[in-house]
Amino acid sequence: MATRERPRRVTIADVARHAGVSTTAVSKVLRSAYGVSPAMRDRVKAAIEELGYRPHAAARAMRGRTFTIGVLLPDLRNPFFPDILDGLNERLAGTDYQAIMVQGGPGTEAEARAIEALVDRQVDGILMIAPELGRARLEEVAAQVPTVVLGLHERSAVYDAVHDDDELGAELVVRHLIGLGHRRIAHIGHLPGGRVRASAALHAIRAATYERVMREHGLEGEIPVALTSYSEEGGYEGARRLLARSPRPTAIFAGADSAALGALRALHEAGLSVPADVSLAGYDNTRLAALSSISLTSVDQDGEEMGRTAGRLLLERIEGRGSSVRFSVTPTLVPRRSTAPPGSSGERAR
Amino acid sequence: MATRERPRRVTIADVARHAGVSTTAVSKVLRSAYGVSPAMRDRVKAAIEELGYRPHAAARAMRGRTFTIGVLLPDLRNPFFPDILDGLNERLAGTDYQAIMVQGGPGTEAEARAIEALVDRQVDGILMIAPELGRARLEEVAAQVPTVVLGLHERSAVYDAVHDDDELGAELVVRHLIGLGHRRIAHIGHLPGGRVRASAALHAIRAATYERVMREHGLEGEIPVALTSYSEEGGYEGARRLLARSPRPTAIFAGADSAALGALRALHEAGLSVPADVSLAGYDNTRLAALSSISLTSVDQDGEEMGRTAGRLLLERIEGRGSSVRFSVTPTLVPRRSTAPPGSSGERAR
DNA sequence: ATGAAAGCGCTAACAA
DNA sequence: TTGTTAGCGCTTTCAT
Repeated sequence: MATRERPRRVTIADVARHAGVSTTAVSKVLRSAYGVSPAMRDRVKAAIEELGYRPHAAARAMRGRTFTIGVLLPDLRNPFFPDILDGLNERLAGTDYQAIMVQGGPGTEAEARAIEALVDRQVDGILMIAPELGRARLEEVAAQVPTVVLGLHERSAVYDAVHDDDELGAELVVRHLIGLGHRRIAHIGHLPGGRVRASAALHAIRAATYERVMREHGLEGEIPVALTSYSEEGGYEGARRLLARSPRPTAIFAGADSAALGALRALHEAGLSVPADVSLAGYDNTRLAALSSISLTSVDQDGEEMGRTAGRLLLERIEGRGSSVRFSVTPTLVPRRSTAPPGSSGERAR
Repeated sequence: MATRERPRRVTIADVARHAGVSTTAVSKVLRSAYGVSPAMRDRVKAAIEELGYRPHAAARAMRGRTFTIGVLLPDLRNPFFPDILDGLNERLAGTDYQAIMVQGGPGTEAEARAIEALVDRQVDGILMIAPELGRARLEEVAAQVPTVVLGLHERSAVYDAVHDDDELGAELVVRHLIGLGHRRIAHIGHLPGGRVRASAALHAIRAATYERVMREHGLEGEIPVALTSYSEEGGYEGARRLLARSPRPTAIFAGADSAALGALRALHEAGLSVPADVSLAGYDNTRLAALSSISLTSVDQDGEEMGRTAGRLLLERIEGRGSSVRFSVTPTLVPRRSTAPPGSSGERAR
């Protein structure tokens, strides 16, 4: 049973020998460092080409960089995250950096392990998407590796923050529903396993803003909230709980489109139609929300722009920036057919 | 402007000093290798604990393993892939291995770079999901790194293959549609950028089977195929092309649920309803297909099982298995409300 | 402008 | 059973 023949990798020494120069020269050419004559550069490049040399990332990691950006992804099913990754990859294209992703869920345990895994692998920078670990741990990591945190409104001296103006976004949704005439508006939120500061997490901000706007409109008596998770299952479970109440809410604001989809399932199972019986709104304006058979009112936040910015900030930090930065995108409401005035029974989505 | 203080990592030497033993001893304990007394093991473990030591992956990579499995993901938006990852992660949990993912699309160029990135980072094993690179390149990679290819029916001596019985799956769909009375059944397929052998790729098998079954039922005159891609955009574009034909197809078999969603959008835009005007079927039975507002007839393949198996096969290969293996799951049809007899106008989905 | 040589943290062959 | 030591491929002083 043929033992695997691992052909020895071409090393910098092979290239040097082939080009008749020193390994130092090759290394310099590779990093386009200062102090190489054009002649030598050409010979080395030719040798690299001929031998099909590729730098050994682990060896590089021992001394310098790995040219790797680690991305913590809490959940592969959230259809909003690919937008962020598109932006990041766009920014990284053309550089020598590669994004690798690790799944940080479900659970805080898994998230902690995933982050450790990135640190152990000596990535040059980390993008954490909506982490649930506590601030203390985040700062510990950020002290070792340039870090950008996406989704937390926490301000920190050691990492950069990129987020959406979740307060505005939630306000847009709730005002929209109130404007349509709803009073019994329920909310499906996300209950983190971890210890993020209540006010810092995006889901906490969306929930708090929902409550604030309700109060401002004298609806403090009607604040049913189901805290589950921003996921299909969470939305399903949350909607079931909310629908069991009496009187039933006439509208549901799900804190994320993924949860809204689950809520939709629960609504259908209960024989209720949207928006005739219950209006439904989400957040993230994912592509699914736009699907005409779903046509979900949602909040658009520019995920690609957030990803692009996160990439830029990471590269800047890797190049040595020490100060920290916050970046916020402004969301907009995208009304669709899933929301309508209460009791507007004729209005079924087609 | 505080320049970042990178606290020096705790190394194996620190642990050794702290425990009053040699680095070898520590290394052995870490790898639970043969030849350490329980007493020493305990002292070392205590020292590791006290110092918060974590092995440096890059240093390990120089000599031995990285304990990293690389996953090539062609597309983050395909809702079927998370099922595979769940299976893989389940298998890897409890081992020292970590899965990292790289995005291999869009385009063969990007895929090639993504695979290089994994090889450069010395992963111990690679899981390639539906790669489009040619067989030659796959085998080159597999000769260097234990590899499992998911989705290709290519048989190879150097890598393991995990796939669904796509021939059966496609047959189930087409027979189902024919059984409902359809004759003008169209297909939306995937046109790979790369050079996979025509017959080996899962999309090619689904398309070829579609044609075969159509022929077997004397429908060789009615084989409109749109080759775009297995994605929302691809499905949309494909459906638009198919709907422009005259006479219009009465049913569409999209080779993947993601494409079916795009087709659904095109159908709605054209003012057609499903299944009254056109029946629609997908493949993969993703969670979205089950959503009642979509209720898409689809083919279920057990992605989790495929992922679990891929993980197992990789670990086996890493442990030294040299022979190669194929694993196939059997798909089942899941009929839903998106398919119905042609012209059954009363039958709108609720 | 070029090259020699000292490590980076770890593993494994070998000695004791 | 335990420890000594020679690298793994690369970057980076420091000479030349």
